[in-house]
Amino acid sequence: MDKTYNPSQESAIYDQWEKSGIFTPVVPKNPVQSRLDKEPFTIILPPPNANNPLHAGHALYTVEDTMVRFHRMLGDPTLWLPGTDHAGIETQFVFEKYLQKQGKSRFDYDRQTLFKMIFDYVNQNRDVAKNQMKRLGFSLDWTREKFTMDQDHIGRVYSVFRKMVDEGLIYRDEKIVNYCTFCGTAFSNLEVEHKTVNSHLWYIKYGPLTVATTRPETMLGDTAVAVNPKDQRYQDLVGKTITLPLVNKEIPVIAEESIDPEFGTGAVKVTPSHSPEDYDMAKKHHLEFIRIFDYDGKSNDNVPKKYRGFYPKEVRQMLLDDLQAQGLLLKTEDYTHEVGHCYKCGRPIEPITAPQWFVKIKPLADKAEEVVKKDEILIFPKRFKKSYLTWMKDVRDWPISRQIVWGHQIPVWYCVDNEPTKFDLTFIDKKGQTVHGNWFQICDQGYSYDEIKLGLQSLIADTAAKYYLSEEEAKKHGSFVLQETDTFDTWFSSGQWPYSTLGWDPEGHHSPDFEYFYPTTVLDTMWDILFFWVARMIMFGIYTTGQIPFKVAHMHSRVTDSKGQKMSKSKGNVIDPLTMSDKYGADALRMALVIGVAPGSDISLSEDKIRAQRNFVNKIWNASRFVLMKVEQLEAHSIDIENIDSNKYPEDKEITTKLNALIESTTNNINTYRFGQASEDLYQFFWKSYCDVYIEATKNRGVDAVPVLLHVLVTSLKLMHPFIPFVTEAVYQQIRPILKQSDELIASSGWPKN
RNA sequence: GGUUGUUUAGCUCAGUUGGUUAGAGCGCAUCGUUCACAUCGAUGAGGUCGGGGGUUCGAGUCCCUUAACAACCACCA
Repeated sequence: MDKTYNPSQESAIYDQWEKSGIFTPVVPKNPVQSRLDKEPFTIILPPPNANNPLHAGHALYTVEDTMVRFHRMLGDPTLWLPGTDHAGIETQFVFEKYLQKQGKSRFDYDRQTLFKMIFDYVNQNRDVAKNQMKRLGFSLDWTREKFTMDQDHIGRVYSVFRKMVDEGLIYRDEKIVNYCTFCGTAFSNLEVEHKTVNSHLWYIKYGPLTVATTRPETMLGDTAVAVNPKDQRYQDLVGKTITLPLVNKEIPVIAEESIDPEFGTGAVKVTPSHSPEDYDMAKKHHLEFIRIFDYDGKSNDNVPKKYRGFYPKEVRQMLLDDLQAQGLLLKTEDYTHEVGHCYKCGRPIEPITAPQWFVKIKPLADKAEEVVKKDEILIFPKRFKKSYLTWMKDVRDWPISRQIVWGHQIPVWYCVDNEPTKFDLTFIDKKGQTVHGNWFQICDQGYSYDEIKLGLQSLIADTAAKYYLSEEEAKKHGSFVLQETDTFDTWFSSGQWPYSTLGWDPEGHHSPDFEYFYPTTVLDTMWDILFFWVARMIMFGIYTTGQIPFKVAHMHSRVTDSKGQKMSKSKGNVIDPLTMSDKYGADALRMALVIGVAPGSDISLSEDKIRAQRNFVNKIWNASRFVLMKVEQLEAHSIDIENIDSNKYPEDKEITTKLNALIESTTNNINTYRFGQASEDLYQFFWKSYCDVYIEATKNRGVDAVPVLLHVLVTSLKLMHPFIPFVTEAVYQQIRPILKQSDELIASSGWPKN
């Protein structure tokens, strides 16, 4: 044996494991009955995004690997299923940056071409991530690897969509959505970041009254002014109309309870198409909706000519100038408030009415709330249970359509010729020109259906447009059929991941894998996607399969740098897991990520910490080297460590007593997700109790110390294996030949018992 | 605006059901190279466990209050 542990042998060890097939569980002939007899331990890997190599956060899959290896050693049938997520908007955003470097943009390509380009790009990355996971020792069953872009997954997502449409759980409506004009897509509330902005409150004279607003640019779309019904000042005006300045249009004054008389002037301008509150008000009072900003962010034909074709910021200034000139701008106050920004590009979100697909969330949320409330699904650490329940309680309908190409195209087809004015089409023609208009306008220019279909970029259908859930069905009703160009929110797809990866079948012909492994046991992920992903999986799981998708949702925390700061490229404080593995070994990195970390708290990682764990790994190596040296002094060919006498010497008794306590505490700690405590105890036991005290104590004894030395070593190797699989395996293979009874790999050997 | 979390040695953090002189890693000081390991060993310095109050025979651990920091949620002009 070398004088120090050499981590370069780790890849070879991984290959050995993979070839042995221990990562691949065998599904019994009668999965349903077998599951009742003995439930398997199953984890579906939270699929990493396909757009980037792994970062330190992914290295935390270590926690899952630890659980999986532990259960495998316990003898449980164990499955850890890998996969990758296409990560819709995330990936498209990364790809667009890449396009930008080449002087291109998404507008230069038709839908199909762009999709194909992203697909190729993503495929290059997928193998990188896979090899990285192997490098870190993750005992995943690669024979079952999945990708969210697999046809069978898409097929399942489509079938669930159709079922939800049929049952009225999905609807199409033109509502206020969070729209990013730069990214060109709508977002859910969760994807909006609220930032504090120093702005102004402008007081503008609206005929006989004055309104106070933070968004003067929307006044061109005002269709009412609202006041509190109890407000004495305005009682005479309620029910009457006033003239909207600059536009010179009559708009009503309405009474609305939610208006705070204390704020501003107590009179609020109402812009139903560009403000969520105003939208609700308008629905209630049957006001007119006038959308003045288009999806490209510019003002449209609904505003007076001089204001057309500008961005909100520009319109704002023009209006303020004009109001000032006419003496209608009475006052400007400093005002600080929260404004929604796009979580991807950081630009302000424009609330815009747009036709989108929505999930009616309440029926799903009610059940998802109940299972957690009743602890049928255990959320760990407990504090996340509370935030989950709070969120579930007043969750709003979920907009699931995204105006991007990278994702699952919504399986809905329109007959564009039947309702020619209801579709807003954009496509690139044969000459490479971008053409825009409705069906009539485009046909007038002489374009054919085939040319439009081939070059199609986007199709925006009126909410009243008739749609069909399959292409065949649509073709029965019209000859010019086009598919919806919106794609699903990624979480609509990944929310169905647990049952989809296991082979759930819409017709009920489920795969043996599904029957045996579903519901899964543990879902481990970072708390930042508790609502995005965990909550959606619970809702979908219950809705589609009638069962919860997993029994435990274990939330881990984020990896920070040595100062507790979030890692980011711009800060330059990222620690690359692969660089660290090459330098110090994967075991050292894994140990550094779990040791002494309290459940759910941030994990501060530093190279110093990894180096310290490398030293620990080396300590194991060298202690083993010492024991083997002692063994060589023996004449015996093999040693029986199953039946040892530890009562002869006090130090033997002491170490075996401690070892037995360690077996118990380690088992308990892993079972209760206290990995930080478990690894800490193992570290202390091995280095202090075993090496510094016990080994030293045996040095003045002869070979009669060997059986206990060996017994404690082998047992602690097994206990440490889930955390640091490589060194324990490497050492075990050195020791194995002299053991009387042994498994071929430590990875397949039994968990120690007292 | 609402909610949650954090505050323990110079640094990063453990400390589950309250119980003897409060722990680890790194860093620091002194010493030690005879054959497991200098990626090592021995010894040591260093903490009024954010502040205040309370419960208790006993509190870092439970309760109240306060301060600082962090994060999450949020359609008020």
